Amino acid sequence: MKPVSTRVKLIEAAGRVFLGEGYEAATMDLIRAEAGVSNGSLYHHFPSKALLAGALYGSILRDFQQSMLKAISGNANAEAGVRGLVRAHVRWVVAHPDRAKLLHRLRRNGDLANMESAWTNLNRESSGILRAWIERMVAAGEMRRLPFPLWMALVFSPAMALTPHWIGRNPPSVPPPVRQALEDAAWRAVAIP
Amino acid sequence: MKPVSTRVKLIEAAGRVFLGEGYEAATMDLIRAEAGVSNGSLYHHFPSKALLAGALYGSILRDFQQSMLKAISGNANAEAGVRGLVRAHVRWVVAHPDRAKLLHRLRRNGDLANMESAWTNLNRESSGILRAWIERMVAAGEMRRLPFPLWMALVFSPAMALTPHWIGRNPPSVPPPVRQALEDAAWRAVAIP
Amino acid sequence: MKPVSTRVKLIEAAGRVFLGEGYEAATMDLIRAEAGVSNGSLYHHFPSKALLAGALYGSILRDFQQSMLKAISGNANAEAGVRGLVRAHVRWVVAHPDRAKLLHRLRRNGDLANMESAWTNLNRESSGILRAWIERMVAAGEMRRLPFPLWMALVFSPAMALTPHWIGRNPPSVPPPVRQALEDAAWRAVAIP
Amino acid sequence: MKPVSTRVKLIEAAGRVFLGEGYEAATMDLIRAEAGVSNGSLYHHFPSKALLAGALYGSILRDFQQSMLKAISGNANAEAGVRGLVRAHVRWVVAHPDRAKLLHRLRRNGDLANMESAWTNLNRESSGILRAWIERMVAAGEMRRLPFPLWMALVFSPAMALTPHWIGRNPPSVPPPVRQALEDAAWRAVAIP
DNA sequence: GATGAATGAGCATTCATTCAT
DNA sequence: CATGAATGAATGCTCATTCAT
Repeated sequence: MKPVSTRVKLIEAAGRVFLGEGYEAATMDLIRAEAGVSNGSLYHHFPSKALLAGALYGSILRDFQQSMLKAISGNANAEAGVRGLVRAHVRWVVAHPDRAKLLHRLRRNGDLANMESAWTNLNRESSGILRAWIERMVAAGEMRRLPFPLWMALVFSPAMALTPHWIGRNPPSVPPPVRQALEDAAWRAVAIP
Repeated sequence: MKPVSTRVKLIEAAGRVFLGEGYEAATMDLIRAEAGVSNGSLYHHFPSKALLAGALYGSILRDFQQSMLKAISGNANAEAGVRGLVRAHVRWVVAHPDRAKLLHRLRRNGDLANMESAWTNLNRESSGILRAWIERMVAAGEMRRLPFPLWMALVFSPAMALTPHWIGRNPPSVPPPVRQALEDAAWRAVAIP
Repeated sequence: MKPVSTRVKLIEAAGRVFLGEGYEAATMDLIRAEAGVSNGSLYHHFPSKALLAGALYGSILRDFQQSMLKAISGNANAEAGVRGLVRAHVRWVVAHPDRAKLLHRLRRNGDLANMESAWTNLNRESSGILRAWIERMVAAGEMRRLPFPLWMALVFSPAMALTPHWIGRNPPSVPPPVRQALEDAAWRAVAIP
Repeated sequence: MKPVSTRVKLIEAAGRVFLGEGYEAATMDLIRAEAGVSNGSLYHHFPSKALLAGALYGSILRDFQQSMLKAISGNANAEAGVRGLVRAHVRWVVAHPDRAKLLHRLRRNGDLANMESAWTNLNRESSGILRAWIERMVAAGEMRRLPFPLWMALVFSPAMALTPHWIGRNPPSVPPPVRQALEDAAWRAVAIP
């Protein structure tokens, strides 16, 4: 029955406010009020808005990336891995629409981009694992050799582009045929022709 | 040799400033100064920042969409059409990196989203033409029947996702193999299996 | 079937806008739009906001004062005159609630106060007639001799203070007993004790 | 010797500036400078101009109403009460010409009118006490039964209407015969005929 | 760790008015 | 008489951040 720490209250409040208002329109005071915390406390825990957004972004990103990586852990098969990644993406988005939206919202944010912090390394580490897996599959002759950014764009971007559609539904959902088409397209795009 | 209208000066100045500073950081006064125009004139022509951004966005969007639609005009062949669309997209981005960046920047902007204006209809009309072309190809048995948003995501989103990469180069460029891979992936994704 | 002159359109539009928004909040542009007139025309006819307000105020004041003075024209009797003035006041307010409101609104207005114009003289002339009538009644021994401002306050201010109440009703009206009480009070206040 | 709180400094400065410039012309920056306070502090204490004006108005109104109510506290006699109210009104105005002017100035202010705040209740409570006293006098057969707004208008409005005259003098003063006439008129207006 | 008063640079927007055509 | 583009000073208010207690 331990009390929710101020830090956590703030991160959660930030999530709600960023979600409802967008990054720029979300003022520190709005977040402060939503968290029910004093101004001094807010700045004691997060000395700047960027740091607060970074903490929020990092916590969501960690969750997302773990779901992704699970899809390829211990998978010897390229096709199953690629399809698994797409499926994991779709499922995570539908299961956590708010977090998915936040990830989108906060992604292209100047403040965040210039910050050296935990999640930068997080990203690097996570994509390192993915790169290694791809390299293994390519070496095994199961996938085409493609530049990494191109590989990512081919596999993930269609699903990412549709995310707002899915989230807009109530409840959020993805029609099975759509998911199937996305999996097929992803696999065909990176499979040996 | 007629003088450039104040309105045009403002739209062009807005483009330069939005590009250099981003939407939020681009103050009306910066734009005003860049255009060499008085504050009153600025607000005489564009009563709000959103309206100015909307006018700029609309003018770029019109240009972009015309380039896209040219790729399918008079094309009886589905594969050539799809590949042409991807190629047109890639080329337009490389030819107009600034406009491409602006399109990205301004796209998801709350202020714009709530605005009823010319470019809303513009978008509708343009996508109407595309939809009709797709329908024709599907009816002719040359393409799979897919929900329109899914079709768009499969064909365009990988190229869109890579746009920042290409624009970052100096000069902006797309390696031919990458373009080829994008075309192939797009066509395979919507072709009859 | 002569067309309504721009000047008149502007005065009427100003009345509507001042009524709806108040003097300060009524912008020249709002009035211009309400009148369906160009900015240039507006300033051609009324070179300043104060002048426009003054013209409006003057036209209403003239109407009001004529109604008041009718009540004492040719009246030899002090009591009938005083009661008539109160009754005329009440009736005019109920008959022209909008004008009554405007008279209230525009009365205490710095811009107007500092303006030498037609209605200043109008006011002087009108109150001159009233003063003369009072003097006659006093000389005839039918009324107490009181300072003019005090006389005015005793006779008119209660009715003026209640004006907003009456105007607030739909339709505007004054209960007969209330009017009676106002008449009685006015007369008792200035009658020889 | 505790330091004057910023809040109080602001209210007092607002009083001086509203007095000198009028509500509309009194800019927040003028008030800020007069109080010797930072812009941030000003808006920390009063998030809007209307709120600041409301606080000022409330503090003056409280003072005024207490003076009024003292005039009828413990008074068994209707005539003495009514005369006392008029006298108290006159005296308060002469004793506090600045506050009286502010009360007039701020009274009919759209911004204030729409505000739910302390002084709304203040007004309600204070007039409640007055209503109860009137009711007692009426029940005792010492005063006519009149609608409350009419009673207020008959008793107070002549004095209120003359307030600007008195304040305009240097020093502010009310000739005794005038005060006497106002008392007489007020009492006659509400006395049993 | 917590509190809330204090800071001050900055911003979008308003508006009466002028002027060239 | 009419038009509408041009002007620029002014204003209320925001907001991330600091600091004394």
